[in-house]
Amino acid sequence: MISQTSEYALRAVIHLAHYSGSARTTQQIADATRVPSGYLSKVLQALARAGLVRSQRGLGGGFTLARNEAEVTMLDVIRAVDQPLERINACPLGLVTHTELCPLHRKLDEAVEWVEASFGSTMIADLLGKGEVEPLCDASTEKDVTLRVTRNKSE
Amino acid sequence: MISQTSEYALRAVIHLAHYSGSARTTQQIADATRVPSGYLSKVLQALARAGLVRSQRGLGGGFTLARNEAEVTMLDVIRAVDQPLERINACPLGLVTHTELCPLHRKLDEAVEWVEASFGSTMIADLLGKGEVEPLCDASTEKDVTLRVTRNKSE
DNA sequence: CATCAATTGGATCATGATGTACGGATCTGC
DNA sequence: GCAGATCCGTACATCATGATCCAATTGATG
Repeated sequence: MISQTSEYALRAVIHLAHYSGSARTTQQIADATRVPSGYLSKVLQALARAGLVRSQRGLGGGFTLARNEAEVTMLDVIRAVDQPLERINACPLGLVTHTELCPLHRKLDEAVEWVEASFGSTMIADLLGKGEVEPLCDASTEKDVTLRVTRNKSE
Repeated sequence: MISQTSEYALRAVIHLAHYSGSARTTQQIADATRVPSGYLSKVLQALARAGLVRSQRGLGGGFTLARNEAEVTMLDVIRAVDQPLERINACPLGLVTHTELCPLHRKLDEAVEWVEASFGSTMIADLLGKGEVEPLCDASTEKDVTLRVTRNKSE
């Protein structure tokens, strides 16, 4: 549905929103969200370039949310790290005779439209789930969490 | 939204539905749908393996739809060529403490669900657009179609 | 100055998308 | 039935890109 990178970005942002106030280091975020830290570093940088997070070097540094979690949408986060999930405006075949989209591309655009509307109206704050279910997917503690065995296709 | 490969597969199937009855060669399909023929060949293979199209070698051969266009969904076609766009059933982080999905993954799954429902209930026949707009994106003739200039990022 | 943590650049690996080329099947004309 | 023209089937080779890791560098803090 969305790229791995977008997933990672969303997890990171949600994590930061959860720890809003204190700076979180790349390693801390990586551990909590189960994202490879080396890659997360680049994802966080993209988020920083987009102005969604602020970074602070040195002791006590790390990342913090740059904007209020009630004002940032899922779509904002996705757009910061991936290319923009565009609507289909013109016939992808480039046929000028088609002033309207053919049924296929109308249907495909409809899906893009729905996803855009859904993700575009969902704030990060909506994903924190106060009380009901645990905030992100980081359980009680951040270390020693029991993992379910994930099957690789190589086996 | 969907992969290039899925797009190609859908175009090909729609083209075949439009020419239902007569066999269409890979080259004919490629020309009409603006898909690289070399690649299309493999896409058609996958469709054949999935039982969606039938192939016939030799003179006068080509591909035909194996099932009625009113009984095949967009999702069937997509599933034949791409890995299956799965619902999110369990926490992707593998946390066993999460019996329910966290808000993020519930939202993401919701999108998958919608797309699945939309594509799963749209038949190929629905994409032919009898009369209103041109069938697929192949305009009046299949050759000498005026193309809109498509900009490459390399320029 | 020593330590900590982000920043950056490059190396690697898998995979999707594409082109090429050859072999096997099938039909047509004789 | 034989020859040759078609047309699918498949195996490689290539290229771009997403995802990943690692090491060196820069900047902040005490």
